Amino acid sequence: MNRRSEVVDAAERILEREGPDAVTMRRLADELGIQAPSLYKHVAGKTEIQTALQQRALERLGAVLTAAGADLPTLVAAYRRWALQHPRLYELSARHPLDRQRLASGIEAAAAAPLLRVTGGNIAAARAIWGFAHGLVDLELANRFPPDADLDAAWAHAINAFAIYCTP
Amino acid sequence: MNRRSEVVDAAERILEREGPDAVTMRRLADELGIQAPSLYKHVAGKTEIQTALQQRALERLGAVLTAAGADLPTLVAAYRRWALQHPRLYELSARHPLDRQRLASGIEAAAAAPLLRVTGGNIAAARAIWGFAHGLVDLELANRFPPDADLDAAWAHAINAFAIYCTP
DNA sequence: TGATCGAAGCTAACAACGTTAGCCAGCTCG
DNA sequence: CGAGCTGGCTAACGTTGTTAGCTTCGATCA
Repeated sequence: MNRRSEVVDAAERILEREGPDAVTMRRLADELGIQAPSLYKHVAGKTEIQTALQQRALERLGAVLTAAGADLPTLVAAYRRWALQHPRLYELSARHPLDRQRLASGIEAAAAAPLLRVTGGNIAAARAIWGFAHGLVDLELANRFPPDADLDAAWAHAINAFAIYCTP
Repeated sequence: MNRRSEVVDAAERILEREGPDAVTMRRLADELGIQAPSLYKHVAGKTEIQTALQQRALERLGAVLTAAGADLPTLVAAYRRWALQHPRLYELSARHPLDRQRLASGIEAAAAAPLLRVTGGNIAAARAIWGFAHGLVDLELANRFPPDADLDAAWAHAINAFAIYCTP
């Protein structure tokens, strides 16, 4: 449709195929068969593209979580699965501040809703769960665990701890 | 002492004072009163500097955790405090893969030891705790929580969950 | 029909980045 | 004294994001 979204599409393709360092304005223009400066007819700059990708990631993750079950184990399992399937997009979306000015309103809340549902509306508990899910995913994506680490076991421990805690 | 460690010192100063983008080879050389190419007499490249800073962060955080109490709440409180006091260094150290070739051996284990102590040697549980602590810190440093969020409450929930779980 | 005007491309260029090559001063040691 | 290492230097290269300014094409409108 929009040429602008074609630009963001191309950026996403390059990001997932070749990693974040490959997402350069010239490489991106190349993917679209144009020259780098022409990109600025559709986009204010590179950071705007990143913000757009961040927004996409948030929407998709939110949708996946909403579609997933309503119990804690399946929810965080869906979180982990999506992050591992789209590692670059997840990193991009999770490691940078949200530009809440530019971000379409409601997206943040929509992504958070499934977590709030599972804690019965307890915001602090939802944040705690988000914290451990993001933390484990982030460390896993950054290869911070030894290659032979049993990460399923670590996830199981965290899930158990919160499951016991949330249903007293 | 070593000129190499003076380079790393300067990099750390710039990092904490002016943020990660300011740590450029020219800016770094400037801080030392020399020209950028001269840095390569002491250091292989920029990534080596980053690895050195990562190692420092790991050592210091490990020391802080070791000095902290042996119970879960004070341990994770120390983790959070150190990370918030040295946000750039923490991000640098936590978000990148470890170059286990170059990293002095034992450092990783030393940083992990206090966590293992608190879980009675249970590795999976220690990783789960590391996950939630890193996750909450990382999200907080990335400004991903609303400005008015009660993060102490989120930490308290996570700590409670694990405390109950670890001492059945 | 013909003039106008915006949309979307282009080339040339700039500053800043990491990095390499090659030169030179000065100190140490045989 | 001379050799060689240490630690500086300048010049330069390729890549990055970005700006300025020109052109071309299609639609709109008098």
